[in-house]
Amino acid sequence: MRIGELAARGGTTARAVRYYESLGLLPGRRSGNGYRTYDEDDLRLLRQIRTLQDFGFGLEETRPFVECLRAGHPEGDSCPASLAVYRRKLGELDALIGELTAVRAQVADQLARAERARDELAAEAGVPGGPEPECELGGRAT
Amino acid sequence: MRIGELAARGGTTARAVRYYESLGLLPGRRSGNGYRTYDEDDLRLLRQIRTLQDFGFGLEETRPFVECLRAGHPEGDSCPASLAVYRRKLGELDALIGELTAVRAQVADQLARAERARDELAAEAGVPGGPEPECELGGRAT
DNA sequence: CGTTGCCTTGACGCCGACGTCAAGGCATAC
DNA sequence: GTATGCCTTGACGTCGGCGTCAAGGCAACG
Ligand SMILES: [Zn+2]
Ligand SMILES: [Zn+2]
Ligand SMILES: [Zn+2]
Ligand SMILES: [Zn+2]
Repeated sequence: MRIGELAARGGTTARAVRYYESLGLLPGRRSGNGYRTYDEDDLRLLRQIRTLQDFGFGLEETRPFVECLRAGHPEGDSCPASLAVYRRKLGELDALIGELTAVRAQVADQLARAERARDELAAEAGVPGGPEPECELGGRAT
Repeated sequence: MRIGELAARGGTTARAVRYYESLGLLPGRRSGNGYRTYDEDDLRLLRQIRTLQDFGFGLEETRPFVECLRAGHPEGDSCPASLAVYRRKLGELDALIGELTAVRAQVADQLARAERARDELAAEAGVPGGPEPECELGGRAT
């Protein structure tokens, strides 16, 4: 199989495959005419990389999985090094989700506060001598 | 106040301040000697930018808030445009948190499955004729 | 024979938010 | 005077994961 077919079957592009090879994640065997040539094992490697990429793993983080497969082990995550990456990633995900959740709450608070302020201004505007309308409609620039 | 003091009081660097100015987020007033000069209002602008940055907003997303403040409105989020950014961001955060949570679950599944497979191999290894040890300890490369 | 299609290497572009020199000007302190 | 420290513009570097030409080779089809 040549690079185009490998890429298509792996759900990516030839350019990406060459890039993975440049990182040493995929082999660079050549056939007589100089074309890269791949077998089903290589497709497994590529699919392992893609799966992890879809999980948000960086390419370097896929290396233990790839090396595990290349060592002939049954799965890319048969090795302790791969399990360690899983665990580290779980920690990172939890931390990130926690941060994002906290930020979400803060942004929701800000929105609520700003809407409340806006409504109060609108209520005052209902009475004579109330404040001017909102932004874009004019303001007292400094 | 000159750029160094502004940056320090705003919790950032002079380089960042110049960058914000290049985007039109901060003014570029100069004093006689060519130095940039700032007042307390500018510090409010900078702090508004930093706060939103800490929330993960892109600099372009801070523009409505900054323009609102520069228009003399009481808060950066007094304008509908700012509120719209808040709401859009809430949606993005919810989407992102959802994706990350789903990924977290998948990674946890993978980890559990891999650990189970490892333990099964270890159990079989306890009996004679069991499989070889894990990765890095040897494998039948292809 | 030419045309098409896939392949090759090399190299620069992109995104965002700056960091990091380089080379020089201004102002205060000693 | 000069040493120090902050300021100026300009320009290139960073990180990741490729995209996108450019210029040319190999193979099959008609
Ligand atoms: Zn093979
Ligand atoms: Zn292994
Ligand atoms: Zn002002
Ligand atoms: Zn406003």
